[in-house]
Amino acid sequence: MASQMEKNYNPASVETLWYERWEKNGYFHSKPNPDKQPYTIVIPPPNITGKLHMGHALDNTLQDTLIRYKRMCGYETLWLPGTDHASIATEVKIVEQLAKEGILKTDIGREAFLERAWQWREQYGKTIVKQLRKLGSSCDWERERFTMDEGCNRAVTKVFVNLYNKGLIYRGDRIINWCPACKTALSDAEVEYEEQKSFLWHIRYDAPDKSYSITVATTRPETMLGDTAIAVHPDDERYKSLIGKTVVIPAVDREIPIVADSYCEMEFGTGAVKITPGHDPNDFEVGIRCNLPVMNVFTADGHINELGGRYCGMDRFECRKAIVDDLERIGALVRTEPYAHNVGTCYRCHTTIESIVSKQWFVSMKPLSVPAIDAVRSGDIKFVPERFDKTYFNWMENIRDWCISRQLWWGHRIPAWYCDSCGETIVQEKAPQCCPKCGGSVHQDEDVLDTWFSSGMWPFSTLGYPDETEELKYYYPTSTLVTGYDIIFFWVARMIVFGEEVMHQKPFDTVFVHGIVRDSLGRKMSKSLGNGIDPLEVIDKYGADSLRFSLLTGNSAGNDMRFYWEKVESARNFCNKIYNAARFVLMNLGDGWQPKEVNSLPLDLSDKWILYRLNDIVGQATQNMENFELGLAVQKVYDFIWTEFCDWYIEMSKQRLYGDDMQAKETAQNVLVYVLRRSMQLLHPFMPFITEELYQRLPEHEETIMLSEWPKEDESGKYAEESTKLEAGMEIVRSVRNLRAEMQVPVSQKISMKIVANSANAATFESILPFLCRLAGAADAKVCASAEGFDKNDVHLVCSAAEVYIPLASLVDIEKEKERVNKEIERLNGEIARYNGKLNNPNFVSKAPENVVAEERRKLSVAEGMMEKLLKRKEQLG
RNA sequence: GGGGUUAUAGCUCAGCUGGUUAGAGCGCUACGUUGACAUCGUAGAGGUCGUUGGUUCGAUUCCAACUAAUCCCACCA
Repeated sequence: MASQMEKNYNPASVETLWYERWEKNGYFHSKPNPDKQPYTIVIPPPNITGKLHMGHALDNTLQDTLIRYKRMCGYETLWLPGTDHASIATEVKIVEQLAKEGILKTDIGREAFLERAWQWREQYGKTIVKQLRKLGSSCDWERERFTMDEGCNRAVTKVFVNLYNKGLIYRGDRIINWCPACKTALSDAEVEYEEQKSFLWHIRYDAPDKSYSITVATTRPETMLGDTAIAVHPDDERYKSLIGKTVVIPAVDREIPIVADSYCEMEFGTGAVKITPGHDPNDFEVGIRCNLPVMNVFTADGHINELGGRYCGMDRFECRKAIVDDLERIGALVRTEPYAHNVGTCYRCHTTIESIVSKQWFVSMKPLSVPAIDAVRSGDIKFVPERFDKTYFNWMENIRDWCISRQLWWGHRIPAWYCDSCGETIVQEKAPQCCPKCGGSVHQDEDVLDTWFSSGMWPFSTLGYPDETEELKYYYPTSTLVTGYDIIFFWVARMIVFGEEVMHQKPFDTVFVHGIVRDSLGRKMSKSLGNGIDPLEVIDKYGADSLRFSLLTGNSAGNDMRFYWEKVESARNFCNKIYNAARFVLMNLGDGWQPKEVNSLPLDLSDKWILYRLNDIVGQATQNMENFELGLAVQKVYDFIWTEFCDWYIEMSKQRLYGDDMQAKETAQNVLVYVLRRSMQLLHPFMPFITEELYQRLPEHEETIMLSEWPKEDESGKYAEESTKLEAGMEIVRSVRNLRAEMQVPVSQKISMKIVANSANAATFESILPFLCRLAGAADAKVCASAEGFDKNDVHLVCSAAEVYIPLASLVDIEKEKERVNKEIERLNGEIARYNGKLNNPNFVSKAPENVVAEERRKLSVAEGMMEKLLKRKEQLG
């Protein structure tokens, strides 16, 4: 086996082999199993752009790690993938592509457009699935369903109709966010604000007869075309006399009234504000209160419409410039001051959004939010880390109605029909033949639903709702939702709302929230910055295991992390370390080697120690996994494998492996194999490929490591005492190595050691003498009961359980040795003083828990014992 | 304006319910190819755990204030 192994680990071939084999063998498929408990994860879908990015990689790594862990713990696990939720982006992408082909979206019509869209969906869906497989994803893509599939479509339609019948969905004229590039309405959550530098223009509106005037400040002069009033504060003495009078909009020449409304702040700007109910949410409210007409002056793509008079046809920003020029020319522009303000942009295409009044569909969120808030408040649904519930409450409690209609073609059609003759609105699941009121012909609403409306239903729509399927009964509510904090509002909140409303049950137990992967400078990865790192490139260079490891380790839940190539490289080094450790174990087994039950063998101290340590790590890692502390779990396993298993146990085992004692050799072989197998299992959720590969090479393995059992704590805990004894030996090794480095004694120069210990410890050291020699670079060593008769020029090391004499007189400068001893005394003095400080404090002794006090006493006595010996040594040296 | 997060070694970050000699990776220094591994080993240097108070026998850890970064939400034209 081992002879076929290359010197270094090559992830590329191993990973390809395994993701293909896993898929072929159908290991990912799962179905309801009454003998097992379900563990279900809802995941975001592959992206239609066909580009795997770091966000996906992180999401998927965390999800896959949890799934693999749970699966090894005996759960029936299910991934619940949804469809492409980036519907606006999707449509924009398709439109872009069509434009490249010289086709306008409208040219080909809705049917042909959707057909093309599905081709894309298919093509890129497959691409991305392949990419996720490379990453190690064990998602069961066979059962992938899209929300636009018939099944999910039914769920969405049914929920819509039910909510409509309950009065929780309504249609009306409201001011909404409009993206002129996507040409669709957007919800509040889909608007992102960014600060832009602009100007505050002060503009004078004159009376029709020029007998008085009023000056307002605005950042958006182009909306003057839609002004229907000027507002002042009712208590503002400056303007009191003007209320009720009219002024003329400069450059537009339309007469509008001056109204009073307390929305207007006296202190800001000139204390007067122009009111454009058609293009500003606040002005819209003022308009309702003051009964003002609403004027929409923009076209769908952000140009000025026919109401804009001579500005008609201009782009909105072009128009702004033109109007400012005109105002300046006619002397209406009083002042221009630089001004920075927040501008709303489309979260998908970052075009500046426009507020317009338009007839759209809305969901009344207030009543729906109540049970959704309750679900989290009562602890029914838990956020990990907990702090995100604050974000959630904050948003939920201030929620406003949700605009769900989108003027797109890609998405679920709204199940509403209008009568062509009487205008009746019909909302139902099946298309009506004719108007039930007048029998006239009907047409369906042209709009589609916000993609988050349907995405919010994944936890049940993908399981077969509204049918009461086996799957729905078994897997709902799902277990864990893993996602980035950036979509808590978009997705998580909506899933909770719909879960409670539709299923009368939470959609999942836990929301495991992670941060964003940033570049090494801490910037968000973005296309415009060009700082994005392609996970596939990382995989090609270092392997998926390395990428996964570097995404999992060294950061805590919910915090952003930075991407460093160095980090991936060190993960790759770890892979190589494991690989070589396995290679070492395998090459020392010999042909036809058969494993034996480890506990039936005559274990020595080092065996008991490593078993004890392994057992400890199993307990800790399991606890960490249960608490979603994946980074801590993997860190502990990493440390165990590298430090304790490789650096210490393997080194210690060499003595027996290369020796003549066949019994001892066999024991060492078995313990090596046992610990290595357990280590691979512990590591498997985090690094699936290399662990599967090495596990498969070990004698006695199951078909796949991913279906093997997660290690459990066993009776190895009883080796605590032996473990402590061995660690005393390790302390000796470390001291000697330290000394060698300090005294610059090369490894090639063998030394001889005399270990002085009391009778209890002497037996221990006697039994591990061979490996003490090996690791400390000693040619010979012996254990003695007392220091009588030693050369006073020997170097003298003081450890907690022993003293070590090393004859190095010819090499070592006495002055240097004195210096070393003094340094050691100084260090111990500090320690002793600290312990005494605590123990002499009566409050500490009386109030601190007993075990803490006892531990301090123990440490003090160890330090004092060492000090005594050191002082004697110092005296010797003179 | 409201809410959150972060501040620990040169860099990037861990540190779970208060008691550790405060850790890791990378980087740095010295030595080293000893029969798994130089994608390695051994040893080492480097931190008054942002500042100031408080609670406590004891605070990097809990509380408050402050300072500095950063994010989210709401936004006055």
